[in-house]
Amino acid sequence: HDMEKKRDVLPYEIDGTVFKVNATAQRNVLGIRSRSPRWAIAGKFKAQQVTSVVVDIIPSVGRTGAITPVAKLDPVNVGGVVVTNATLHNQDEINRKDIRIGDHVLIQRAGDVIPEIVKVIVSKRPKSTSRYQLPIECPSCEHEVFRPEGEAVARCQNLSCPAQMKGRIEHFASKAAMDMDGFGGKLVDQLVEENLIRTVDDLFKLTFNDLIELDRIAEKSAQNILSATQDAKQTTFARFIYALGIRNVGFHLSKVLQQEFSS
DNA sequence: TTGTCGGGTCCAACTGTATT
DNA sequence: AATACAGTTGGACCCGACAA
Repeated sequence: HDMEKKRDVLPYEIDGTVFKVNATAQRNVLGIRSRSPRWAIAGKFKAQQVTSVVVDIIPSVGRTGAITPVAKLDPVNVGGVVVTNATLHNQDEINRKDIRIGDHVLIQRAGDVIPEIVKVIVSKRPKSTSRYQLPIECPSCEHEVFRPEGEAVARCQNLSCPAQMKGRIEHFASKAAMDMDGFGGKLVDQLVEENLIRTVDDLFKLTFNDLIELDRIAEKSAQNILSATQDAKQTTFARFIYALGIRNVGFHLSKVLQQEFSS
């Protein structure tokens, strides 16, 4: 609260204050969690809130088949950035907040970063709206969507679903996994669309001639991509396990597994 | 030569689930 | 009840490479 009073007087922008344990000896005792130290915590100021309109709700399919609804918003400036999307997480969350297409909504950037729909402004709800329901078919492959009893996340169960194949390949090549430079969304899209890749092992069968045919890929890019696949062969057990993308086997568990197997 | 595109990286939240 | 982790999400900015 003290800092919040000083906020306007400071010669620089702040979004809060970090409180830290001062003594390094105590820091060492406290240690760190997987993503942050236990000896420091951020206190953030209240986020700025603005209103916008939900133009549409688009379900997306992740690498595990999870169907995640995303709200498309009328672009609005929130604290210096233009927000156009906000995740709605799952059906339960949509039901809780009763978010409908066409609704006016209150938006903030949680932690001053991630766009979030705080609530619907019900008084501004247009007539003839209806509650939103996630589709019963996968938006990528039209396969049936399955939501297990008692679980929040609905999933596409088709392993050949293009959206899932793309997701698995991007994950496999990502920095924390096999660390193959150059495999971004657009490239992987093309590779799957052109049937050059279906599973991750196909990455290692790519040839210069395959790549040079693709949009925005010339000699230099093709070479870089090929050497990225070669470099990736020198890796660790943990990275490889993580790269396989087994459900509930994340970055940390993979490291633990490596230690277990090596001892 | 230059504008544009895409990849990489950083910032960091929330929900769900399992474990302690 | 608290805590940790997995998995998913959004935007800005920088830079290398492509294409006109």
